[in-house]
Amino acid sequence: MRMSRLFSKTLREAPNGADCKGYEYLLRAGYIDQLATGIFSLLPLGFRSIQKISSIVREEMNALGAQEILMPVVNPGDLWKETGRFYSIDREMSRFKDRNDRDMCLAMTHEECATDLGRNIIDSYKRLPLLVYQLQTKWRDDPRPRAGLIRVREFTMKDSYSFDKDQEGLEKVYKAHYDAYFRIYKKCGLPVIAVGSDSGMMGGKVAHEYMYLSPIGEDTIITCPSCGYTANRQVARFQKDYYPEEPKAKELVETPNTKTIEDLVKVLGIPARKTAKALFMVGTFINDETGEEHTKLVVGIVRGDMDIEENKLQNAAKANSLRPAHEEEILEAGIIPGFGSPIGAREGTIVIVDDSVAKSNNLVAGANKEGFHYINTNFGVDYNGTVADIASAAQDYRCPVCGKPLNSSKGVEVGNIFQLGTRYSEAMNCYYQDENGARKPVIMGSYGIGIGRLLACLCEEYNDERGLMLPIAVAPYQVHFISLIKETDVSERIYSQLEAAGIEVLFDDRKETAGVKFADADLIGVPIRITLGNRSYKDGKCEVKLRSNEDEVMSFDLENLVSEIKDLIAKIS
RNA sequence: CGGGUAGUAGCGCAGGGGCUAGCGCACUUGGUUCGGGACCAAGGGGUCGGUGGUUCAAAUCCACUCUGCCCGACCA
Repeated sequence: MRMSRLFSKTLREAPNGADCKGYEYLLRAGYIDQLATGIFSLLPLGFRSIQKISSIVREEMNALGAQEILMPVVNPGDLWKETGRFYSIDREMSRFKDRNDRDMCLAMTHEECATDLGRNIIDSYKRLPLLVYQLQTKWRDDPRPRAGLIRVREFTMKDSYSFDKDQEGLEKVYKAHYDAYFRIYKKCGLPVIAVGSDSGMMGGKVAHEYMYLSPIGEDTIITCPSCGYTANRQVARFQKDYYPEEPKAKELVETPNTKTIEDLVKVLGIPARKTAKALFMVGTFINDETGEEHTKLVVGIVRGDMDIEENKLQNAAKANSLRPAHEEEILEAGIIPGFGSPIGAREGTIVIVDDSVAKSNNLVAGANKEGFHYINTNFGVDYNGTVADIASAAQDYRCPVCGKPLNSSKGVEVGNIFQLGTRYSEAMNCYYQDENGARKPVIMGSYGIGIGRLLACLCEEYNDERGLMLPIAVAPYQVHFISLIKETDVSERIYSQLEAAGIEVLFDDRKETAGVKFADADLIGVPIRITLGNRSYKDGKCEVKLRSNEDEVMSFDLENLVSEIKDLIAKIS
């Protein structure tokens, strides 16, 4: 490709709003162009990188025996009503009516569609297992897109769906994906870790996420450096310490101006672990069958030395969503904010108590009276509720497996795998007949990789102060050929030779100064740079550099340039 | 959806009731340069996000609205 013809241009300055390096360079180098919030065009350079990533993904999926298909973006609402997700998914899924006033939606994932295909095709155990995948556009109307391609509304996702006759088969294909995903990221050059995760709206039990650890990440990952335990903080467990004592009767004490645990600790002269911390949320509960929804106040109680993990609280409350309660909503339930507790709260309030509180005695809790707390409150005596683990794991907490201190870091989710089980097959009547003629639900799994997000992470990982430096496996071109000599016939000939040899070459044929060409080459970050200038041309040579190591300049004979470049490509691939 | 912030040329920005709306980069033409973002000269490009209002006069003041970005809520 000739730079003079390339459908993009480089920018000297970063467009306003490009807050992280990778995103800034993707824009400045002309890989992508933003159309609206969370909606981007892929320009030729970006599209080529995406194609390279896609073919790596296809290679690995095909190796698993997965068959590529393409499912529709537009789905009938009725299909999604079968699983209840037409109603339970919030405005993140866009819905509309067709001309006949039928409910339609833009599929943000394809479990429903895949299950529908499954039930049409699978009749007998003899057909199982089956595995399909697609690379397809997803529209998810995220309330807060950010950081360029990291979090967008429209994106390409590789999603695969497995159909098995039993759990054993599911576990096998799940493990196959688990390993294949690591190979995919390795081939692309992205360091990732797999962590145990929440299954969220997908349902199902076992799930893993692939995380690229980076400060720009939005997820918090808990890892144990000693034994290797890893989990998303949303589900991460940890060992809690207990301090058993004999339960006493509760007692009202005056505690003016103590709205926080910190204040209480100061005024009463007790450790934070002797207090109960309450978080007030409003949960939305949706009936999957009818779509009717109602809200309830959800009170989470955790011991004062810990924090509440809202995702765990939402799961324990079985709510579709949670948001912080307004002051009026708290008051309505008979609770005084700042001095609040479930003691004396109105019927119908959902109380979720962390096991740390359930197993501790004589905690200080709000008295639901301005300026007063109770000391010596006890779960089961003074109030009741559902006991669950709703505490948030944090740095230096103890590993649930080995007890050593945990680490907390930020990460970007670049892939996920779910064991769905029979959640979809039962809801959608996707059954097969087994060897004995018994009718059984197909066991399913689903597996996703965000292609554009993967590119965005690679650009975060591979850049320097001058621009991108993507690995050759995912770079848009293998070679950037800069000609600085006047003899255009010579550079044209070299360009044709490289192209003819099947080398992917970006040829800077523009009438620009050397500085401009070098700066643009650095920005675009093609791995191998050939410079043909007067310095070496007179000796029949050209200079070759790697973008990743600009200090080392190699000198290649023009005579056998093609074969030398081929060797170099092979060496760094 | 809440809080913040911004919208003036392709990009980055200045101007803040008054006369022809400016600067840098980018772009066009001519010339000189020619190995790390060259120089000189001459040019082209704007309904100042939109609508309504105040005023003799609005890019500038007011109201509403749209859009982008950041933080939160939310989310794979």
